[in-house]
Amino acid sequence: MTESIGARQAGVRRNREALLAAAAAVFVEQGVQAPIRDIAGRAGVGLGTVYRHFPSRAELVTAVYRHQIEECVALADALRQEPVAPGEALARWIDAFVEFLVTKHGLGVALQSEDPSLHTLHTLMLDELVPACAALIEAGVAAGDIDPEVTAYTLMRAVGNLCILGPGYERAHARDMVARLLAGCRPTR
Amino acid sequence: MTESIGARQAGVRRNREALLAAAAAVFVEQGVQAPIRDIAGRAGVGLGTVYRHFPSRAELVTAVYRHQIEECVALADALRQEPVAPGEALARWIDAFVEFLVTKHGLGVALQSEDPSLHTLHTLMLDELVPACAALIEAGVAAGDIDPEVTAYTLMRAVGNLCILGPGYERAHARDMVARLLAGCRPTR
Amino acid sequence: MTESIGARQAGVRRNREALLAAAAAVFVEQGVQAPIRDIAGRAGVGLGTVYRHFPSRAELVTAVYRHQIEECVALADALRQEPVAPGEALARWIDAFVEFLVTKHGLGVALQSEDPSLHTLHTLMLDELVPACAALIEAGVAAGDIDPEVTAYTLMRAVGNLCILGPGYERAHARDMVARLLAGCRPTR
Amino acid sequence: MTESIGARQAGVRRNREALLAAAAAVFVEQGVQAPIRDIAGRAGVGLGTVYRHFPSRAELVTAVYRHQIEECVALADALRQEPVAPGEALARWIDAFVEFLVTKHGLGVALQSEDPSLHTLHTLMLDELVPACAALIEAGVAAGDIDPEVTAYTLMRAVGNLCILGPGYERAHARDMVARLLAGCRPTR
DNA sequence: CATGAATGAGGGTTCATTCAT
DNA sequence: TATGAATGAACCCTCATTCAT
Repeated sequence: MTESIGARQAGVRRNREALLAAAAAVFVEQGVQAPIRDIAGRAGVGLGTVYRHFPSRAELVTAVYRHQIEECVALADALRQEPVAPGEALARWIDAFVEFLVTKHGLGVALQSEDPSLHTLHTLMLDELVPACAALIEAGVAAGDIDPEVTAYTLMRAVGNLCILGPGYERAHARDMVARLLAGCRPTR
Repeated sequence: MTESIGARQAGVRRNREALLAAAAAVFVEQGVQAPIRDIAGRAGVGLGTVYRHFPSRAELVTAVYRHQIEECVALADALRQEPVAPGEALARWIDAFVEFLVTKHGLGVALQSEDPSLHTLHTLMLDELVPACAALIEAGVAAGDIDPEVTAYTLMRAVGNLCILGPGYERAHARDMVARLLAGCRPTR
Repeated sequence: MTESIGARQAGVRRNREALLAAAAAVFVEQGVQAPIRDIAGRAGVGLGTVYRHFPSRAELVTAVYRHQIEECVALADALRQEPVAPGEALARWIDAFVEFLVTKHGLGVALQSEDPSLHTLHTLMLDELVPACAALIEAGVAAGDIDPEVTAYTLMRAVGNLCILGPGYERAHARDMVARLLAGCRPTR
Repeated sequence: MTESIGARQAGVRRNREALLAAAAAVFVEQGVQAPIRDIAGRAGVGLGTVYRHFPSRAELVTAVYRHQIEECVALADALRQEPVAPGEALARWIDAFVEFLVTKHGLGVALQSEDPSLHTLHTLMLDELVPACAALIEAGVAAGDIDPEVTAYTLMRAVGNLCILGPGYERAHARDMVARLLAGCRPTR
């Protein structure tokens, strides 16, 4: 009996995971506005199951990206402990963030969307990612590597935008542009 | 007779202009994918009138932005004639481009959209804007103000992306980020 | 003054004729349900002009075919005077009718349509063509060439239907089928 | 569990059947081009349900008529086994075909329509009905009852056309005309 | 009389969301 | 819990028809 409950719970969790994977894949192919039905189909579950696990599209989007966002936060913490120059730390972190953004393409668009249904994602970024980035920037400023005018939120939005890809503007281009933006964030004297 | 025909033509033109204005406004509020009905309603005309003037959404979008695009092109030509340092000329031009983008916000999104219906707009940019920008960059490279690696298309896409605004990331922020990106486009030695 | 009135009237008539020609052509290409605009465009006149001359689609359709219908009537009269066997006369007349129907293709469909807007056409056929045909049949019956059961209206409807062409069922097939139908209308003894 | 699934499946099937019945009725009244909404309304279901069951109009049309088409095919097979004269067999089969056509009136029009959306129906007829008819004709030709010039496809198109009814041209008339057409298909000597 | 711009009803189609099983 | 059938709002687009000039 206990076992069957455990088995059921495992099934539930498996469904949730399958949905997250399917959603991530579909978001890459069609963007975050893809039909829910496509995600259900890809995950091999019914439509109702999607709604049960993620009552709103926003919750699904958020869940899909939360893990990576948390990884980014963790990386920021780690980099702050390491004995690297603060400017270098920030650069590496931004690199990781870019990697995250261009891999899950579609997120760039999502992050800047004013669509209220994606508000949660926005909040998540504000609450988690911005402070992490801010700490790195602060250190960079203190070390004279970064212009004190630069704010974490603005920089991240900018980086997010630069990672919106399209035909003729691919990963490498985004990476290059981000690098130049960062270069432009050094203090002007 | 001529007068009445003139009056009719004036009415037609007024409608067309009203539609362009309405479309521009609606695009700002809802993006370029806004329902055609909304645009018709805002312009105070029937649905059919929109289709008469702009048989496809792409034509409407293009018409809305064509004027400003042409202004940008003209400005680039003018700046090349002026006795300013090439780097300065590019900076001023990019400023004007940013102004254009942040004013008609929604265009940033439109420019990077892969939606085939917006292909025309993309083409317009490719055919008109990119060469104009390329000429300025070339001059900047020759003068040693700009890194030869920088290409016009990539830079414009990047600037376009940086001009996708949102709450907490307003015009001023976009302007600042673009300025820093441009700073990062100076030759590294 | 009188002249200019004459000139105007001539212009009006010319428009009417152009419209009939255009409508005939468009009906052949697209059927009798073709957009009025297409007909106006083909005739080189404005939309309003079509509506002035032919307030309803039915009137236009009727006008287009009236001439040919009258020709058919005249032919029937002529054939009755000629010294041919009545059966032969009917056959020849049906031949002409078929020719008319398959040339103006789309009419077959129009003739059998229950669309109330085409009611006039139906009436025209009933009033003009049916009596003409009936006279020929009557003579044929009298001569023992035609089964007395056969009625003009039914036969004409049948012939009309057999002349609805389509891919794989072309003029020649229609002609052949009509000939066989006619053969089947001989008296059974 | 099995029961409730069974109940659901039954409901689905009932819906499907209701749709087929509604479509058949609406086709009779308005023709196969009737608005999908009307069919949905008549069946008492939502619009989406029609699209779920029959993604395209063609599929709905085909489904409506498929059963009868298959019956016709089966009848042809049966008649070939029976000890009747081939000419008689063909006549009986054509009778059944006519019955089918005049009952589902609207199909006559559908069968001759060039509308690409009805292509499937056409194909169905070509693939199923024509061979069935051809076999009967062949036997008739061999027995000297049928003119070898007659082809199945042409004959069926002709019969189909003759079964397009209208006011003043009802079932009985169609039946009579078809009989005469068939009579005209005997060998001419 | 002729013109053609404007209108808006009408019909197709998609998809988010609910809910009975 | 999971399923997926059903619903219907929302968009798209076409064209018949009117009417000011």
